[in-house]
Amino acid sequence: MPELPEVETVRRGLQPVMEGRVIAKVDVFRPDLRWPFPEAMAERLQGRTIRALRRRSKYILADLDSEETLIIHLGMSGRMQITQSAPAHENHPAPERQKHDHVVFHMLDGPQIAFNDARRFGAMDLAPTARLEQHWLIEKLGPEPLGNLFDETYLIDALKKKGAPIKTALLDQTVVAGLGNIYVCEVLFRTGISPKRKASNLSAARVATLVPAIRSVLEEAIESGGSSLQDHRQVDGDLGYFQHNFAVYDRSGDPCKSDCGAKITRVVQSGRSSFYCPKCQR
DNA sequence: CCATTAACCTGACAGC
DNA sequence: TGCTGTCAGGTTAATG
Repeated sequence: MPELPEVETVRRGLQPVMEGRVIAKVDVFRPDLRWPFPEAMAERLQGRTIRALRRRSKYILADLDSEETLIIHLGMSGRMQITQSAPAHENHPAPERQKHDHVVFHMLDGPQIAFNDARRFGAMDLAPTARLEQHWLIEKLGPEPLGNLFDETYLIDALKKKGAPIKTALLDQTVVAGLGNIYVCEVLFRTGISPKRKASNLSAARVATLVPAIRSVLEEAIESGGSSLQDHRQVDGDLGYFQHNFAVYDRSGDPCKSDCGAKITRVVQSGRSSFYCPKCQR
């Protein structure tokens, strides 16, 4: 489920139970996810206080009082599930380990948080907080789409150099960091731009419309996620929210929501599905 | 250098 | 029911 809004929703859900709190114990049930876990990960986490829980692009960052930061990526199927809201005792038995729970964080006098990831495309690493921007997973990321460095001037310049279709260019995390397949499709629909259009051929004026569209799509999605946080924390994190608002994603064959009479079409670009309205998007 | 494709892994679902 | 094929929110390594 994770593009930027989903990761932000997870971060906000975890913040009250992790930020400012002590990690009492960490269970690590396998040696790796996408890559091996860092050396002695459990030991380096245990006893540490989480000073802040931040996000960069699709990465969750937990700054520790050891001057290290835990980097977490959810991949395609990763979830952070709060499995217990109070310390375990006889009337409150410890939760059972679910299938694909790979790492469990036990917070001091608090809940447990299980990292669950069926496909194991997720990742965790530890890096010095002061040099996080130089970490190999972080250093090539483009600007945050909701941050100040992302604006019309920047995007016009970045797309000028891209011979790829605009759909592919917006998925490129070095152009802008955090968009995924769903939100790129939605953004292109809102701006009336065909996913097949070459990025470098778009007029500056059309590129400029992408910036506020990207911001509003992401903000609306985060807003929707926020409203289901309560459920997310109590139940299973897999609650849908923003998908009810999709204009094009996963709607192939359905009528375009602009009532233009055309049907949403699916094409494959760079091995991934693009959904768009062939009439509204040119 | 750039752009496209295959690969990583499991699960859900459609069709037979 | 169970098999087979396809597809999935991401990103990297390999290939052209």
